[in-house]
Amino acid sequence: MGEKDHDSSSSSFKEAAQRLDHRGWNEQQYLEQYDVSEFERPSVTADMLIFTILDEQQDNYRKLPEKSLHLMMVQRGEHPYLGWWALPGGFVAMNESLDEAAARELHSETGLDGIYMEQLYTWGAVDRDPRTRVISTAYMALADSTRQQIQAGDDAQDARWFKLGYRVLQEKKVHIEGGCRLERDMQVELVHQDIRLSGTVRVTRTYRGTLNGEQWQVLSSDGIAFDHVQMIAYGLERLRSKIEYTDIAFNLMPPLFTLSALQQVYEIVLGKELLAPAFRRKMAPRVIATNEYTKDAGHRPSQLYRYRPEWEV
Amino acid sequence: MGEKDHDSSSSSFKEAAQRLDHRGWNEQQYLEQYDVSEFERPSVTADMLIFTILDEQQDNYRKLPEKSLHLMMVQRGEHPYLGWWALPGGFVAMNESLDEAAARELHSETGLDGIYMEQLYTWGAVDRDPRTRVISTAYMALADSTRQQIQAGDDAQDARWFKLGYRVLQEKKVHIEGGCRLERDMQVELVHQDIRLSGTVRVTRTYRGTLNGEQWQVLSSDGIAFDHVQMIAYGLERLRSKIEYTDIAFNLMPPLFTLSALQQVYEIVLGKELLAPAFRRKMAPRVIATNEYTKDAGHRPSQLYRYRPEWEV
DNA sequence: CAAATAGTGTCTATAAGACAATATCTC
DNA sequence: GAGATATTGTCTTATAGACACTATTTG
Repeated sequence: MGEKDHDSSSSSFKEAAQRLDHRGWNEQQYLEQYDVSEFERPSVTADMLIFTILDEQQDNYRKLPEKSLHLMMVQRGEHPYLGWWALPGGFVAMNESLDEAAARELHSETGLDGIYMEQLYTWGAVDRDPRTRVISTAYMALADSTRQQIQAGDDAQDARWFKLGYRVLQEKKVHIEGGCRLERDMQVELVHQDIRLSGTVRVTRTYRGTLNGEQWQVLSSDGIAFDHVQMIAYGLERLRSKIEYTDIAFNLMPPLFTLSALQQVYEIVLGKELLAPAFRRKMAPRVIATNEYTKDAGHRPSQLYRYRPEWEV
Repeated sequence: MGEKDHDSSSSSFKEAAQRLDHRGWNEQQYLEQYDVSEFERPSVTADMLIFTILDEQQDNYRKLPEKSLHLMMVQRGEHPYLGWWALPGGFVAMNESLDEAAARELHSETGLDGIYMEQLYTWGAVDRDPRTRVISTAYMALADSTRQQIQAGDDAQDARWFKLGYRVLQEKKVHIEGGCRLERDMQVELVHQDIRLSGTVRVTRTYRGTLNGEQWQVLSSDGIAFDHVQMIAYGLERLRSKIEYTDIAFNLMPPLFTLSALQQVYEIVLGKELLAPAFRRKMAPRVIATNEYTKDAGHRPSQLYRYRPEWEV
């Protein structure tokens, strides 16, 4: 899961360690006098965006169940943001890597292990957290809803699946000297039963000649703790763009699925309808047909497929 | 440059701050007793990959100057890795954001400001740094070589431009229970005059059904400090993939350039030759022709173009 | 049979790859 | 004219979009 170990067993590294610095110390002497408490340090947390696709209840027996994207949120039992909802996450311990901390959070909230996980972004504004300086690395995990543990998480403590919706509120182009600024406001909405959370994020891209960089900021947040709205918005963007050029979507599918269900997942994430023939053509090399079919569907049954991993090709 | 501010001026946030927690405290009371030194904290650094394209000297007056990708490295004057070369970088201060720290490093090493910068990845293995626990966020910046400051950096203190080469050493597929593991070893080589640094990185992708995640590790490092080899390899991968679907390459170009020079840059980054007609067709909507031409070239002069920013379309 | 989804065929438009051919400069 | 790069034209191939049409199940 992206853990980056380091092997420093190079022959000439030992040589570098024997060299003397400007105080005449070799590396060992330097490390012995190194004062860890010399500088004030920030806290570091790992926060987890856990996405899954869940079915909505459906009254018409003929229609396919509508699916939607869900995100795991945890209600805060402590200050700050007491009672508000936050992404599962916590401080990185000194004896665990960043990835291990993220995996730990994932496991403790959902019971899941070994599912798809990737690092998203590290948020480092000075006053992100009222307690103290906190730098947070956001991760994204994708779970397939049929996993046993997923359902279990639902009635555990304060973790809940929220139905996730988003839309672009406005796009604005501001001309500045030597270029322009593009602002896009994006609204995120989270719903679990009668709990409704929302927030707005502004992404500003500054162009001077070429793109210089982008800046994210929280415009408003209702019930979503810290700057987690922008982590969610950022994660959604990553998911949307990666579903177009990777096989990431199959991590949201059970082992056997219909092509219609797969198309639904693409449509939900991309937020637009796709044409079935083109979709099937594009997916053909990525799936393997089985001899099984859905049944009792109220309409023509559908063939079940499984994923053909890239490495099997 | 990706700074993520937070505005918590929501009406119901004030309400949350007045709520009492399990000890009967409101937020203010909680914050007053919050002990910052309760937990041991890691250090955080921001490290900068600064890429540029530089010309090689050329003896044949008729041929175009060969270009190549260069990366800024700094020689370490302190333990650990004394005398080895590292990416420009340093500890994040308590009163600056992560992005500000990265921009500060960029400026102090090259004198550059306001150029393209993006966050790459955060490296969080436990023993990355022999001094203490250090978590490092890597950034990538792109500079166009004609900038005045770039040349200046070259004779400043211990910062140098290294010509950057890379190649895939081997790709291996290992079958494991329930899936497979794909290992790819990549070699990075840095050359400045008679200084030659190199290192090898292994990227392991584990598949169990679908892709679970990828793991990076340093196999060897000769003259490159810490785990900076893998930061470089990661940055190269990001640059290579983003040049295909964004306009990122124009950040490496001067304001006026020929299509051949632009093509050279694409070829260097992608590590393969491109067909000129297809390349020109694809670039046509992204550039604007000027009335200027190159001259004294020893061959047919070439028309100069400038970038047409996305937002102008 | 109606309702609903599953799945196929095909025409068109657009983009990418390959390569030949022509243009224009300097020494 | 030779050598080098610049630039255009065109044929082929692959892919994506649009839409009509056929197939199969259940109440």
